[in-house]
Amino acid sequence: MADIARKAGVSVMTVSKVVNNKDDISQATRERVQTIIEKTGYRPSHIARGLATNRTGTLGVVVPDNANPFFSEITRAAEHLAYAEGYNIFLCNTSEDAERELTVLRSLEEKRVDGIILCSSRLDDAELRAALTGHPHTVLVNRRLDDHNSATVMVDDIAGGAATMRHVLQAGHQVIGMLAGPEFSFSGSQRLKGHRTVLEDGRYPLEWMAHCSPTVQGGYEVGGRLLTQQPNISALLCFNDLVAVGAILACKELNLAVPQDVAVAGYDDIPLAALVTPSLTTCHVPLDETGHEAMRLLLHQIKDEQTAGEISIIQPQLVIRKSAP
Amino acid sequence: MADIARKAGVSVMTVSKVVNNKDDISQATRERVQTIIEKTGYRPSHIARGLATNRTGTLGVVVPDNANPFFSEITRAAEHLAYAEGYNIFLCNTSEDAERELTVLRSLEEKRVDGIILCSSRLDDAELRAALTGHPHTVLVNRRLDDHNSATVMVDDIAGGAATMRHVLQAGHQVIGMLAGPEFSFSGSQRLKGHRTVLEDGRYPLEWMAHCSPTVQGGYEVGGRLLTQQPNISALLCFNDLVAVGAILACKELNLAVPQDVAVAGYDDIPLAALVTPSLTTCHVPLDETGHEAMRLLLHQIKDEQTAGEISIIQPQLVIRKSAP
DNA sequence: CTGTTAGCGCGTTCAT
DNA sequence: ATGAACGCGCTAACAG
Repeated sequence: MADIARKAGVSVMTVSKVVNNKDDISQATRERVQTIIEKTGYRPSHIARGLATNRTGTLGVVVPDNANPFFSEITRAAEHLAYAEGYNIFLCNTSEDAERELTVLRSLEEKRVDGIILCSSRLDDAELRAALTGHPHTVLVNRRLDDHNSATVMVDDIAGGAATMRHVLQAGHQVIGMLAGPEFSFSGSQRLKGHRTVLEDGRYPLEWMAHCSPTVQGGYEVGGRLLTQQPNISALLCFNDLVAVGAILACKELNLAVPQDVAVAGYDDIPLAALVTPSLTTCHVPLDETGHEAMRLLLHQIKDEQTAGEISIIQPQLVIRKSAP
Repeated sequence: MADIARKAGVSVMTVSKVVNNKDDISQATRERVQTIIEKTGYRPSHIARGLATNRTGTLGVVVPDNANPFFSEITRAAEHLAYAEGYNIFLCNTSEDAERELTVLRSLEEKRVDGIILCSSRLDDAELRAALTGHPHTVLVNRRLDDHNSATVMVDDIAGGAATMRHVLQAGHQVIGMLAGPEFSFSGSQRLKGHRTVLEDGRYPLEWMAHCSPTVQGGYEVGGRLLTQQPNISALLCFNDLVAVGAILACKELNLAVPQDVAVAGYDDIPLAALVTPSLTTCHVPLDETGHEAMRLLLHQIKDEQTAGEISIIQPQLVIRKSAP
């Protein structure tokens, strides 16, 4: 910047004002300085600026796994909005590892990001609270933390779970199995709760329910076992679409036709869902909207210094395809 | 840091040395300072450090679309390695837009990243060259730029294209259609070139080839048209797996059984490929290895100040499944 | 082993 | 409309 100043015959201050579009600069010098800047290929150092202003123009997005379509969609939407507002984002994977989650949160703190979006934190309340102090602005996605000033975006999985259960009940199914995903999953428990709300007696037979890892493999293994043990199951509600795909594979192996013998429903509506055979009836989670909303809340929080713990609920929507008509 | 120094009764310099694990500090003071640091929750400012050292500990990863599994896999592998080495990464989407690509490259420059990985750049040679000056270290993925000191990682799509063509020829197919993807795609042209190398006369009838957008929709529409116009096509080589899925849908609609009437091969081996029906014969591109290799080259370049334009070729591998046995 | 001096590149404040 | 002085939090290079 000193270079520019010298070449333009002005002070660094003047250059700074030109770069930042301050209005107390004469048109003449402004243009002269601009020209030199472009000719030189000068790039103002946002890092020096950050030191001076205490704002870095960077945000952190922390997800379990950015290659999981669930999070990559969210990340994309968030990055898109951030870009429009002139922010850059640090992308951090936790790999479902609490230790690593703590580490990246700390490193983002050291990088002095202006705020973070944290998806599906695996930390317990105390750890999370501790890891978040030091971060001026935070948005939590798919995770509640009471008495904390971070904003929150939640997918209404109770409503989604209710919708899938209602659908299979209306189709006349009586014995409805559930592949409920990981035992510790918050989303999983919400979806189960949703299933229950539409049952007459508010409960379901536990022997029709089984936990499984949230993968094709998990759905295949546990689904096969469940269908063998409870042969009169005629509909299967799955934790997510991958589990549903696994369950369908298991059905094929057991010579059960989907949906004639067993109807299968997924959850999330990842791109894959429409493309498998039979195409998946599933609950569409608007990830795009989720990511956009999270970033919107974060920017709003940064701009207005508003620290109210806003909370935004995203509504999923049942999509009826061929696996459970 | 001044706080810490005061509380510990030492100079800021001593604190700095403790933080940076310098070895000319007595065990006693080191521990005393450490204790205070932990009690205080002090976080060294990497941004101030960056100003002083001219190194930020941050890298940029620029991709067309981080929600595309192709790039999200690469990004994950790159981030994984970067994390292990203590770097944070800025993730930037270009949305296939040259303007935006230029913008993010500039903003990364302003953020003073230590290096960047740029995937599938849409810029022409001159633009790219210009956008890269100012970046101390760069790695290009799936893009050549001659006479430039950036490292390069390329997938050997000629070999991959040859492998798929060889496979269907050996299966006895005579009339082999090609859904070649976007006309301007570098990868696409390489794959076509690969197909050609294993043909006897080194060429293929143009009427069996059609360009299409690299999506399910593209494969479905153009695939349907091609099969209608050239009914004796018995095998279809597709630009990527999504196109292949679209082509399979088109076959179903035309009452052509896959693979009995028409064999279909994809490319990339995205997670979807094994899960559709019939499962896709495709060419596996080791994205994980690609991303890892790109980051390895970048870190190596940073560490050794080595500016040789290293180039690393990743070999894809044919995976035979049911769509083209 | 520890502290002092100087400066990284910029923005804020207040004069001119 | 322009500029000088100062400080942001840290480290490199020495000095003690």
